[in-house]
Amino acid sequence: MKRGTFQLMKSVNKSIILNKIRTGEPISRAQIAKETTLTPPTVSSIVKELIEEGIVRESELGESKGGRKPTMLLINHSAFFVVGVDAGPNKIGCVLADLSGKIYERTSIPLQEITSNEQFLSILVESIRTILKRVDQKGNVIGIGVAMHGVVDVETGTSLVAPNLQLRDIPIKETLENEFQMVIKVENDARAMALGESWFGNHGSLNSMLAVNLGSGVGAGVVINGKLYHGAQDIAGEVGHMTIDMHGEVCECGNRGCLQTFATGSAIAEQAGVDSGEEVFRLANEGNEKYATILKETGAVIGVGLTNLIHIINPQVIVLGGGVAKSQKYILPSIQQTIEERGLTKAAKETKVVISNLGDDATLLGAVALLLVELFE
Amino acid sequence: MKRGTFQLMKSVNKSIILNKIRTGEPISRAQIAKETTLTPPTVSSIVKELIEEGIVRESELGESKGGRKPTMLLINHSAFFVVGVDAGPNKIGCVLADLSGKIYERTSIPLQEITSNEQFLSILVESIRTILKRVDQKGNVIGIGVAMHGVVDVETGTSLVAPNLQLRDIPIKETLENEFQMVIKVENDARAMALGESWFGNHGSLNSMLAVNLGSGVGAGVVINGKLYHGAQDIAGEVGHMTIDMHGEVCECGNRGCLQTFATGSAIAEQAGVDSGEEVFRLANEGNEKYATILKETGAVIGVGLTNLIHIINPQVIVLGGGVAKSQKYILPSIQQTIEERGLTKAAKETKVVISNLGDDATLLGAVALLLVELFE
DNA sequence: ACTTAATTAATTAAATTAAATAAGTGGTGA
DNA sequence: TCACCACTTATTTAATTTAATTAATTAAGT
Repeated sequence: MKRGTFQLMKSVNKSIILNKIRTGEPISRAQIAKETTLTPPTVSSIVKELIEEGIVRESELGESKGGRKPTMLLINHSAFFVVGVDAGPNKIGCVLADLSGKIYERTSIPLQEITSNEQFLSILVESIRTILKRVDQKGNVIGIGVAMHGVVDVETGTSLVAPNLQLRDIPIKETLENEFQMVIKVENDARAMALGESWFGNHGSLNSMLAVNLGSGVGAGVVINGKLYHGAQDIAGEVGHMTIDMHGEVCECGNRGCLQTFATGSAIAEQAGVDSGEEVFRLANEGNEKYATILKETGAVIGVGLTNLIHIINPQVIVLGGGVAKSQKYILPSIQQTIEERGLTKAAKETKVVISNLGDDATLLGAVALLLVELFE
Repeated sequence: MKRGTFQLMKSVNKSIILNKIRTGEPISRAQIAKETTLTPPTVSSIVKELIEEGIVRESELGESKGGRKPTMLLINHSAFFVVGVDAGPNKIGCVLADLSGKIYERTSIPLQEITSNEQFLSILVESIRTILKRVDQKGNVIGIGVAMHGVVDVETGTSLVAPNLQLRDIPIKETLENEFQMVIKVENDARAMALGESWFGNHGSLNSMLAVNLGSGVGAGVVINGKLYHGAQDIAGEVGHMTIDMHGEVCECGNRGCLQTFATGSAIAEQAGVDSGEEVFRLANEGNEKYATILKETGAVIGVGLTNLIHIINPQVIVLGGGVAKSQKYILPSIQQTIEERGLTKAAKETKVVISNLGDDATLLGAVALLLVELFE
């Protein structure tokens, strides 16, 4: 456990002030002091340091309230950059973003016939290298965040199980640290998505949020007080294989009635007898009632799964992302209706369910946010 | 957010030292310094305060390791007392316990035909008054913890919904504060049970634990880093109405296939065609295979629910309590087997599932622990 | 003579308090 | 109109305080 030292005292205050600026910019020293109950000298001295470090800058003076005009402070967003990586089952996407989540560069490399950890890692390294080449001031890149599908050991930064690639125990963090000499963070992709939505999704200031990725699989991440919840062995949030229909269809995992047997793109496609989930959405959009009904029914089942999660985790907001969420027009109303019907209490019934504001970038920005958490912590 | 002050610095160290003594007693000042990396003068001065406050005491000298003998420190367990209350659907149980969880006094009052909040509260007040009469040094009672069934607003200490009593919005904390002028903590009973197991259950030092109460209903509590997890509106852990069988039987809540339709005493009794869960257990114990099989099958269904919880929350250990857990002989093996079969990863499969060490006292001791958390925090 | 335990005295980090300085606004009377 | 003064608000400087760390000392052994 962290002991009480002068450094702790200071770092606590530094983080309070930095986050006050981040969430309230532009803001003056005096206002920070008022809102945090820290004294003006403390605020001034810490702000001085933050300015010296380059993370905060002064802007023009603000309006007078009957006295001296306040000097407004801003986060120096474009002073630092972060590389975010989304390592999905089919492709590796990379972005270069600044502290505000603004994306400056993008790359995307498809993954085909990957047969070894080395092969996967060399593609990963290559795509990061490509994006780093486009940065002018290399010194200002503070780190690389990787959102990896499957089960990830966050401590060691190892991908323990990457089911769609048929790989195990990929030493991502170790490899990237050796290659790039930067801070490396590795996280499960659904959890990264949750963090991305919580940082950049404009869902307001939340102390708990659940983000559910409805894509080729179903995964979830929980953010509590700005931090990701991992569970004891980093498998918390594996909601795709939550049993909701004990006597239902057999899932690829061998069990019956997992949420995944209803809620993935391919599950929907199979039920509709077409090639892909997108196809079902397209047909429904063309006015074909049959396909719209299939999507609505899928929404109802997703609602059952989400109601379970509400009763277990009780998040303030649930954010839905991934390909399936794109057919929100059909699924969202039936999801909400199901929760309204099945929720035990008023609070449960009223849990807000929204579609991701970030769309396909949620996971990438989540990978970016992995490093921002460190910076702003 | 708590700002960095000298008080914070000190209270952090005080809590570190106090907990080191609690979990490692008897222990010397020197050993505390070594294990916490605090310096000897810091440890000495804080220990001095703790002794003055009466919560820590010195005992005889320890063994020399080649130099001066260390003075050993202990928690002064019997210097303070706490009242713990278990307000279940059928009775109100009260205990007086010391800091080690040792129970000195007990009362139990049945609840019959409760029709108003006032009536419930007057019985509650009366049972606490009875137990307080038996204390010699009243000043040493540091507070009252109440474990209330149903949904509880922890901030205000209000019982929002007490389903089995048909009551709502019972102002427990307010009433007891006015009556007894002590610190009052109110918590949901399943969560209190979880805290009780985590403090007094001898499950080792855990950073996450899930306790599931299998009784007249099914509820759960999660302890993460020694603290209870509540969720956004204090309804986290309402696992009894987790849907595991979408097309199953209708539950009292109106939905189909809730865990509660399988796992409560009355559900088991109904399935077996006898009067109570206890009866089923008795018949199984008499060697009647039919009833043993029913219990085993119930265990398998509970296993499905627990596997869901493992994949969502991923606790280090799951502790089972409540009446149904008493038939562990029949249900525990099938629970464990089901988890082994259905778990997605090695970690999930190996999640430890154990039966409560505290039995019927788990909730009462959890109520006691609600105050100890404050004291040792 | 060497170890280990605990305390005392001096030093240091970083907060708070109190005071000073900086930079306004607004009113008043010549 | 504008110089001047009283009052605000913002920020910095100087002095004080808290509670840690470091270094040295005392206590009590083997």
